[in-house]
Amino acid sequence: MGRTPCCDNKKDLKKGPWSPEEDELLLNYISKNHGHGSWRSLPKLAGLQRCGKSCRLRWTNYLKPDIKRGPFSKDEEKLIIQLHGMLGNRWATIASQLPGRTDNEIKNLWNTHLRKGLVSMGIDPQTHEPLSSNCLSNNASASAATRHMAQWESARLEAEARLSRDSSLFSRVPEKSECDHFLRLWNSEVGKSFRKLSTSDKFACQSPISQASSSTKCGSLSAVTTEVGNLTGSSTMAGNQNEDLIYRPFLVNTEDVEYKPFQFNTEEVGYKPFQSITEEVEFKICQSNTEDVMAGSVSSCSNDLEDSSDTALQLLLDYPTNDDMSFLENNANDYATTPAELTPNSFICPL
DNA sequence: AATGCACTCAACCGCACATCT
DNA sequence: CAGATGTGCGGTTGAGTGCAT
Repeated sequence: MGRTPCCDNKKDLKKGPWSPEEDELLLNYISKNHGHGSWRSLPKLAGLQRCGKSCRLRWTNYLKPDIKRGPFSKDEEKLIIQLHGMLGNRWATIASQLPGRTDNEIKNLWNTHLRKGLVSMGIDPQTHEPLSSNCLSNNASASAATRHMAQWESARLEAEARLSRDSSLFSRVPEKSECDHFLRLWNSEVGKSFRKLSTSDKFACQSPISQASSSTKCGSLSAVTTEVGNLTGSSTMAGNQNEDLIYRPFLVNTEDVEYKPFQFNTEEVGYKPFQSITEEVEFKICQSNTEDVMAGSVSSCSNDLEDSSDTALQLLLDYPTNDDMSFLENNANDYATTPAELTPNSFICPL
């Protein structure tokens, strides 16, 4: 469609850095009017020689009272890397998970610090895969979105595995309060973004799973995970020819889920266990519907599901057990961990 | 002290999507 | 329904700053 930029033909508008006076004018206007209203008309009403776009940017990136200034903490940096691994350059979505931080700030941090850090570790900052890896070239055709999706699914599945391990080892009953983190994440911008990705991504449409489950209302996840563990490794999802593979990440109407805590041999829990686990996983999924995902009340889910979600979040947000993020300390040379140990799987799946 | 270079980050630009008319 | 308008997003730029030579 296209449209003319809001301030192209207004040559008298000021550009460049904002003066304290301009900041004050903008702040005063917004506080007096309990909001910015229409950005286009704001400059005139506020007495600013700026275009509305410039005002909005100044407000959202600098003047908004809830903006957290100052350097990023280690935890924030870790979270950004993890989220970038799953979401790619969706700065706004990433920013939504870091209260007080703006997308611009995060983007700058990424471009100036984090990306270089990953490169110095031999990790491709776009794919989060080792730069020199053979599988990288094999997977060259796989979209970043596919990899991100695979990481999500991998994390979720490993969370389930961990849940199962934990429950069988410790019979731990989770606190209610710690159950819904993943659901919150899922219902947040991150999950929303991912759902968009999973429904729009070509891979998702072409995958045997989605084809199968789009034509079948009910399916079993028992085979779901078989290849997922390899997704970030040497195989691609699109290349999976396993007819039994049913891959429909997250496309579950929780109200219709009958979730049985799966049981498996805990000795098999490790890095490989998905093939083993999944043979014993049983849950029945009816009426997969992307838009309905997690839309149902959380309370309708069993505790097991919630616990799984909690664990998934932990896996998503936990760092490798060695927690070796020394490049954040500005010295990549001190980095002892080899790139191979720092594949996305190890980032999100510290089993 | 002067110069050059690298780095940071605020701001701009163009595009895409949502909403309005 | 089509076009206009508003807004958000991601990529890029360039002024300011600090450090090395």
